[in-house]
Amino acid sequence: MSTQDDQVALISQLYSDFYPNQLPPQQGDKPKRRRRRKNKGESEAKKRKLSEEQMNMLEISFEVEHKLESERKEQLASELGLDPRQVAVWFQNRRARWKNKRLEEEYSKLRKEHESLVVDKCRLETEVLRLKDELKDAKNEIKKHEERQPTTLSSLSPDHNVSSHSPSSSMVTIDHQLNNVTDPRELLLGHQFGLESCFDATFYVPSTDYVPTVEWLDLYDIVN
DNA sequence: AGGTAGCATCCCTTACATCA
DNA sequence: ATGATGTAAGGGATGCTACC
Repeated sequence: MSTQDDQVALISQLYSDFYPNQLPPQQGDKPKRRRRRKNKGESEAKKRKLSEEQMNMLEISFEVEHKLESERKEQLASELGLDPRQVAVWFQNRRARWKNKRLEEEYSKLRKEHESLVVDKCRLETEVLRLKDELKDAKNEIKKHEERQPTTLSSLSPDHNVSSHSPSSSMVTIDHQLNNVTDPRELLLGHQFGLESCFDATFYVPSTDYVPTVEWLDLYDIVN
């Protein structure tokens, strides 16, 4: 299984953990488990805590191997004066605790990565808006300049004439790209990371209105 | 091949101990 | 006394294997 698959599985699991009742029970679902009711009087073998030494031995054993071969189980049980069933149960519960801890750590890591990506995105969007402004100013300057000196420029060589009235091909390209960008994400991400749907699911980005970075961060806080 | 018994494990849950 | 938390253990579901 790839890392990405792992992460997807993790997220689905976390999602189902946080929204356990998201899907209503279907008709074909198995009947609810009948719950055990322990008679207090009969509980001769009261639940007893394992001693510190027993715990330490079990922990050491768990460090070595999370699963228990039956031979090892018997050996451990006899060494610790426990029932093999107790050792098996301890390992089962220990694996569950270990798994929960790992899930929490993975979740926290993914969350940090996400936060960092959001900050980067805001920074880049602000940069694009600033560049667009700069471009607009530059175009205005050119226009003013042309209006002031129309003849001087046109009296130059034909090559100069062409270049003065129409921007260079690279300029045209950049200009075209910037002017056709209705959504800054197109330019920023170039659809190359496949993250559009992720961002779309997270934010609504107005195509025309300028949203300062600080407001983006506020928005991020609200979402989270 | 198909049924089934036995076993291990996972998962969810309960019961109990401990502590603030 | 009480609510929160941690954990030992009960029990259903499932997968695997050996056997008939």
